[in-house]
Amino acid sequence: MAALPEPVLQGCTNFKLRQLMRRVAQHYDDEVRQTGLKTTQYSLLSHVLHLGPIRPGDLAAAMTLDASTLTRNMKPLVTAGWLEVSEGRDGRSRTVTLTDAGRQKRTEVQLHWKVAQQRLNEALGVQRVAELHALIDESLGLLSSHLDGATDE
Amino acid sequence: MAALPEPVLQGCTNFKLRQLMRRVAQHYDDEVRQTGLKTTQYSLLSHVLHLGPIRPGDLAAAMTLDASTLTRNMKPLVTAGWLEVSEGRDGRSRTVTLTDAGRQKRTEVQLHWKVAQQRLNEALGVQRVAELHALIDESLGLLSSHLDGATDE
DNA sequence: TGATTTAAGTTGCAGATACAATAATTGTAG
DNA sequence: CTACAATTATTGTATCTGCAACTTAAATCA
Repeated sequence: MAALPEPVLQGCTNFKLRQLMRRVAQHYDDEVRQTGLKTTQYSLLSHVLHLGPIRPGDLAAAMTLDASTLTRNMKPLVTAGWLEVSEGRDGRSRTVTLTDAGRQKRTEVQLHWKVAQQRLNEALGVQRVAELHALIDESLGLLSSHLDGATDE
Repeated sequence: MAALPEPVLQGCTNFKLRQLMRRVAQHYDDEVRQTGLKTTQYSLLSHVLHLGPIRPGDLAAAMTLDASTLTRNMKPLVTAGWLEVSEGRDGRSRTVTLTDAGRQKRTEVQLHWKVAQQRLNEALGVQRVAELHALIDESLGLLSSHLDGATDE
C-alpha cells in the first residue's frame, strides 16, 4: 500500500496555539467576568476542589504549572478568602484547601463557565471540540514523556 | 442512516488549551532561549518582516492581539534596536518597521525556531501536528465570525 | 552527630495578556 | 468654523507565566 504523504507544515505551532488560546480565553472570560473572576482562577478553584487538600507542588504538577506561577496565582484567591494555605505536616511543605466561601464561589462561577463551554460547543460544533480535546490530550501525553525522558544521547 | 452520537465532553477547553500552550511554549523556548529571545518575540519580528511596514493596529489585528498588548510587547524589541516605530502619515497612527539589525537577528533566531518545530514534529508526529494546525485554523475562523457577528438578538 | 545533599516554596526579574480609561488627531455634521 | 463623533495609540491596573536564585527544612551520609 502507498504510504501516506507527509503533510507539509506551514506556520508556527506555538503561535497558532497562542492565538487560539487567546481567543478562547476571551470567549470564556466574556461570560465569567460577571463573577469578578478570571477563567484561570476558576480553573484553580476547581482543581483544588477535586484534588485538595493538596501540597502546592503537587497541585502545580497536576496543572502543568510552574510552582512559582501557582504561588502567585493563588495569592488573590487566598486574599479573597476562597483558598487557604496552611502548614503541611512537613515544616517545608504547605497544604492548600478550598474554604467554604471558596466552594460557594466556585459553584457560582461554574454556572457561567458552563454557559461559556456550551456557547463554545455551539460555535465550533461538539464534534470539533471533542477532536480538539483528544488531540490536546494526546499531545500532552507525548510531550511529557518526550521532555522528561530526554536524558540520554 | 444513524446520526453520529454527540460526544460527551469532559473538561474545560480553555484549561486544556492553556495547558498545551504552556508545554509547547516551553518546548520552543528551550531552543530559542540561546538567542536571548522568547519565541513570542520571534513571532513578532516575523510578522513585521512579512507584513511591515505596518500600523500597530493592523499588526495587532493580524496577530489576534490586543493593541495594548502589542504596544508593550514591542517595547523591548524597539529598545534592542530590532524594531522601529516611526510616525505614520496620520498624526495619530504610527509605522512599525523591522530594522536591518532586526532582520539579521530574526534570521539567527529562525534557525533555532526551525529546530524546535522539527523536534515538535518528531515528538508528536507530523500527521498529528498537521491535524492540530487544521483544527486550530478552523476554530479561529469559526470563532472570529461568531464573536463579531453577535450584534443582534 | 556534623556536613552535604535533596526537597519544597518563595522572591527577584522579565515578559505576555487584556480591559478600561485616556490622549491626541482626524472627520463630519450644522 | 465649531461641536461632536470616530480613529489610533498609549497608560493604569491586574493577572498569568516561567527561569534563576534563595531560604528553610528534612534526609542522608560519614
